[in-house]
Amino acid sequence: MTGETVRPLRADARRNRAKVLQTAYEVFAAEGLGVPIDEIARRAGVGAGTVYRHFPTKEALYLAIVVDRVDHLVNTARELAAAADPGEAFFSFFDLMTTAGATDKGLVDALAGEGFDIEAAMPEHEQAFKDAMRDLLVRAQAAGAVRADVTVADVKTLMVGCQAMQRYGGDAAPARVLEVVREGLRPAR
Amino acid sequence: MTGETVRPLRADARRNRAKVLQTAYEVFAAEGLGVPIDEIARRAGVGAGTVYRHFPTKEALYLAIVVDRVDHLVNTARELAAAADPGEAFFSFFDLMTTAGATDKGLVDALAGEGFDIEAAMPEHEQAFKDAMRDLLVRAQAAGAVRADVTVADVKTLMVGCQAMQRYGGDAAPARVLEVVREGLRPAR
DNA sequence: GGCTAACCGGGGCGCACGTTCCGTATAGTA
DNA sequence: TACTATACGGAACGTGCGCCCCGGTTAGCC
Repeated sequence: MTGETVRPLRADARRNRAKVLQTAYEVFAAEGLGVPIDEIARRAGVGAGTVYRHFPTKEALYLAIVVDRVDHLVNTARELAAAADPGEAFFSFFDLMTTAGATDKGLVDALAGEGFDIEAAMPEHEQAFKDAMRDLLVRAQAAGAVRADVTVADVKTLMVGCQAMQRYGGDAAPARVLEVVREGLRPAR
Repeated sequence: MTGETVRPLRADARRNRAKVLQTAYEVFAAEGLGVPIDEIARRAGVGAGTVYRHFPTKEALYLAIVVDRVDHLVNTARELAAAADPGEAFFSFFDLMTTAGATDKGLVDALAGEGFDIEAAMPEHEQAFKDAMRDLLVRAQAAGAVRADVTVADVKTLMVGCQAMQRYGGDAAPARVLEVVREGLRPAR
């Protein structure tokens, strides 16, 4: 299917690619997607041209980062599903996702911004993520730990909203705000 | 205190100011804060210079809109507090605020965006808003309709998050997502 | 109707940022 | 060591947008 054979990168090229990726990850997380490419290149100790040789576009660079993170999250979700009890597994994952909003500004930007259409750009990862989350959700629902009428899409939306709350929460107590949402996810009394 | 006397505007100036304000309100709500000033001027049927004569900065223009909206919301909150029963009043206002996220993209942008520091720019309106909301909240808490440990700041943060959910909710059912958060605000069982 | 201060339009400036280009440097190989 | 494909850096380009300026127009007043 992918007819092109990828020639192995030269050693310096591989090093620079990794440096750019790492730097971009840190900078985007700390300051959001507004940071210029030139700035990322500077901090990585390379020229702007080098960034563009490895990632044809700013969006492609961010996408590479996101794909990586999503894969990790999917793995974590699977481990949780296998190990913990259903309710605990679900809410552990929920906490993991919502806390990300407080530490990763780029993530919140991407969710809120017009610019990047993450889900459309990596359908297979998006699918894997949803599948892993569905697994966590249905188990938790079967165990009576989560109200039965919410869907995977609902939970995902709630996570996005909680990330936004974490990031732009002002004087609110993050723990209490998340607690409210978690409580709302429990079955009706 | 404000030593300057404000000379009354000429008739055409007043007309244009109103047109700009109205157009900006609609455009920002529909398309977000990314819309250029030139575009707003064009749609309002005036030159860009005219916009800047009335509002020295893009931020000032948006601020004028927000101040107006906040005042309305405060009035609504007060009416609700006087008329409905405490729980109903609180949740009516909560719905009102969260639904705004679905219809006003500019509002969500402003909450999420670095750019504008709304709260710092209009401290007295912000205060009035918080006071009105505190009134709704403490009454609802006293009536046992809302869990006792949440603060005004918490509720505000939850509203922001819900607005984001409405706007970027994907396939989720808006009604159910909001229902989850409302349920979480009820007292523990 | 005539006068003047107030107002208008839209072209233009400056800056920031994404992206490209090309002369130079270097890793890999014989 | 010499040769070449590959990669590097950063100057330069194009675009978009906030904001300013100024020659022309008009509302308000006598």
